[in-house]
Amino acid sequence: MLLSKSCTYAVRAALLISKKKIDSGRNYIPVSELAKELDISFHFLTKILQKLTESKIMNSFRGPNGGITLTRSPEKIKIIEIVDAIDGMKLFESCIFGLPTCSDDHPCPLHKQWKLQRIEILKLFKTNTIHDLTINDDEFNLSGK
Amino acid sequence: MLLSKSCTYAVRAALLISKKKIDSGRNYIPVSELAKELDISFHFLTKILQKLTESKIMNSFRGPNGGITLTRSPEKIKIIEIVDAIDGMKLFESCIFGLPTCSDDHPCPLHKQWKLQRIEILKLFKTNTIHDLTINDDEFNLSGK
DNA sequence: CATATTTAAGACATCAATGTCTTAAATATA
DNA sequence: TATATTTAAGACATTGATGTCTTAAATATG
Ligand code: FES
Ligand code: FES
Repeated sequence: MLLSKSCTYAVRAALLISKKKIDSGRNYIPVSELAKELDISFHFLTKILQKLTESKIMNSFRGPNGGITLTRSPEKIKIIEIVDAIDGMKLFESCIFGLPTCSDDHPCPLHKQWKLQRIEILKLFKTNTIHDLTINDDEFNLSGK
Repeated sequence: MLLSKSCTYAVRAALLISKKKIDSGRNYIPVSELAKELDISFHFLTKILQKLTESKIMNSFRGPNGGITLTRSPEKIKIIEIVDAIDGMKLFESCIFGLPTCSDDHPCPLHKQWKLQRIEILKLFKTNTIHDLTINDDEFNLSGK
């Protein structure tokens, strides 16, 4: 898999929070609600979202009417920020054959071509914001069911 | 990682076999020799290469002067064959967010864009042969050191 | 203040990928 | 035939990612 499972959960949760904030007008969304709709283990999602609050992409609030919210407006959060917070940037810097040094000076036989490809993938995550992927999302699937 | 570690080992071994056959004129190359030069565990590499002999990409021969060889000439073996034999084609068919069904009828918010990207990656493996990545390989790094 | 709701934190379990080791089978050659 | 070389096969160990569970802390509300 390109992204870790944890990372895909994180992105899907972020998109759902964005949608739910718009649809319901609430600010904080409980993790239990997200987990249920995304069909993800509640405790596991909690742990993943904690990383996003640590990295200031999300904010949490305890107690009744508490939950998780996005710290910024969805159009100001790029997908790459979430990917970076969970998986890091290694994918976009490393050799497709897993060699320890990937550089133009020390290329493997696919270096030149893979470098171009991974830049395109990076662009995918850098140009799309949470907002971009939330709009029109009635047609879109987030739930795994 | 895009490819599993096992898969990267398999491709690197295939490239080295190709090179060694040309350079030394031998047909069968011992796994121990490959493992040493690629800095991979001998027993582990043995197991991985067994999958490639099962899938008829390589052929093995026991005893003195035995080893592993490519069944076809390097220009007739595409990288995707090795990737498919070890990792399968799932990467090129599945959702970037890990959702169970990835299709135009059931798209996640990144489906359209990711579909284009994964086709390009697939092309990378479909258009390059072992031969393509073996030529001029004095400048190229396979060894992890 | 008592209770219910919610996240935080961390211990623990499970699983698949990776890696190690031992024994068996095949083959060449002296 | 005896020995050395080499792959085949499979048991076993290690590791990191994933998933579960329990307890603590914070907060709202009656
Ligand atoms: S060295 Fe392999 S992709 Fe850069
Ligand atoms: S459904 Fe997500 S990439 Fe196709």
